[in-house]
Amino acid sequence: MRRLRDPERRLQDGGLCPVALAQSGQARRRARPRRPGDPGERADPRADGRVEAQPDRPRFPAALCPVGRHPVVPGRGRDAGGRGGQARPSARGGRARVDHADACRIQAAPGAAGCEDHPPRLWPRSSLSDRQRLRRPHMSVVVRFAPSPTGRMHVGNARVALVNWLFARRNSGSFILRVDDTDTERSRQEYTEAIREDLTWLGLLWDRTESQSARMDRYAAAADRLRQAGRLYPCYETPEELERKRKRQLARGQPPLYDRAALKLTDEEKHKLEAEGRKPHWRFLIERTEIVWNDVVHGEWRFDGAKLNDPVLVRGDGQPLFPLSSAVDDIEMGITHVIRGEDHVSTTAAQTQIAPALGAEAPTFAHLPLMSDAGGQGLSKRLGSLSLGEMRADGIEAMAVNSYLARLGSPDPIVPAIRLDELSEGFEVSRLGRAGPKFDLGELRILNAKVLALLPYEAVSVRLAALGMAQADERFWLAVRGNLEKLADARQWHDVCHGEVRPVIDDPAFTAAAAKLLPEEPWDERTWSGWTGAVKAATGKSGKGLFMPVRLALTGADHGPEVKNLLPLIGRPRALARLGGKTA
RNA sequence: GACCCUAUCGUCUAGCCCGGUCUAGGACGUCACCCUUUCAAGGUGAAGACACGGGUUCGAAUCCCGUUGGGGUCACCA
Repeated sequence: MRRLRDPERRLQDGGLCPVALAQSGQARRRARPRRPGDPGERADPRADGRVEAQPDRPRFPAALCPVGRHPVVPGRGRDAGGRGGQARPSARGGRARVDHADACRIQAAPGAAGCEDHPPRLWPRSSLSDRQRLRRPHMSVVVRFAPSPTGRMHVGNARVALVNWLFARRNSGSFILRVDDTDTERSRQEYTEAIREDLTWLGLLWDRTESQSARMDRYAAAADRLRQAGRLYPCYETPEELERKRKRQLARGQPPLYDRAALKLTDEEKHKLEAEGRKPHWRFLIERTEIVWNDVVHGEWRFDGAKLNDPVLVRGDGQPLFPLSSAVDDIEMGITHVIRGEDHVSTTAAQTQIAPALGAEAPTFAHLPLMSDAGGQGLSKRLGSLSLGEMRADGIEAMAVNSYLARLGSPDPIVPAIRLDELSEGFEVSRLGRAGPKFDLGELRILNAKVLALLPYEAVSVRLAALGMAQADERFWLAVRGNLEKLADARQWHDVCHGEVRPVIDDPAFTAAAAKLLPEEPWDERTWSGWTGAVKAATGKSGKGLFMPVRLALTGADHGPEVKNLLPLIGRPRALARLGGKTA
């Protein structure tokens, strides 16, 4: 399966952003998206449209501002005023995205606090958060995650789904799960199920689900409209012929663009070809002008329409293709923000023309940079351990994945969260960087342990029981959760408390002495200090010399949860036996 | 091959637009020390980066030129 592309593999977020301009070659020049206010933006009508302002603070535009570097105010700033910014191109990395401004540095840099220090620099900052910008009266946010059921989800897809979900949640919008199953040859029901299962596991529940295979008539109708508008033309080349043309172009060092030979066909020629049994496939006539849109994560993105291939929208067998179905659905489902992977930019370029050709405005786009694995390899090339299914089987908590993915690539620190709302709370698509981050499983595992340490008993009781830990009650969980890498690791401690353990004893005389001093039950957390205090007085041992032998005898291990908490769970009979060297 | 995107500590990044306040800041991880009657947690501290080469400049992470690395796209896939 190839990557699942999420449907679009990446998402976009919405931001409202503005249109930007493009950058050209070097990235550096790219300005980040500017926010709407920038003069430049206006270039794209689309953008303006979307952004609406609120009554009081009308223009986003102004608001958007660029961000600059300015220290931010302590909190995030949203100051109100926006200032109109000018577009400020950012520099190389372009980091200047607008948004940023707002949030700017949460992790405030030390000095930063200082805004005060630098009073003079009032850099314009954008004052509105993504969400605030979105608060337009008539447009509520609608996003979608559109995977094609041709494989299992991996972390790259999960990131796109999560970003869309968080964006919707943060803006009180809705999140649609749209199964991109127009490719009947590769789509499989089992993958649709697997995707639902993975999303459910992550907790990314959808407000609505749609299936493209059920909307074929809509795509056919849209194709008719495009034909009538003269934007969709029939082509009769066979795949082999096209392949030959491409090879020839490549050999000459030319870009492999379709030559539009079909446009020159006369009606007779077409009839003749059809008489031979050829079925035409249909291409969208791209207008060869400059295409510009303001990408929420990227800033202005420019694309030379002359370098865009006329995309095939309908196959010879009548099946609609992704660029069409996706554009139609985004329009008809009222998608306001398309948040997808950067591997979709060329599709976006085409869609910015398809939507208008269909009489609609294109949504706001946000293209997330593609993640790579720890070695820097593209994720699409090797799933394996980075598939959600495997992670789950490996004991990774869904919230560990969410916590990691929600902050990766942003300047905000990655901290363990046990609820999705903790993540949506300050989430801004525009804070995501434009460079592709590496997904490090090692970091995930560390986060996983931290998430486990925060989970309340209710969150794991059923799973503990399913794992065979019948006597794992709340007291047990609270005692051990801080010492687990994976939930299943609790089993070792469950055995210590309720099962059998082979004690490790180096100094029988010492443990025997300690056993004699073991108090009568009932026991609680205080039992430990009272008992060890007595042992210390009687044997003269203290510190590690006192503690470690007892721990080894009682648990059979030299590390683990505090014995203070384990002791009451172990109980006197077992403790006595183990101190005496007996497996119990 | 063409085109596009991207490039700061091991990792995620701040800074870059408006050159000096950067002996480059934070977080995670790592190491050390402290604390704790173990481990962990916590506290303190340390090590750790401007991809490379030119240029401009009194001064460049920041500007210019070039190179290199990584990723992506060039399907009757999505």
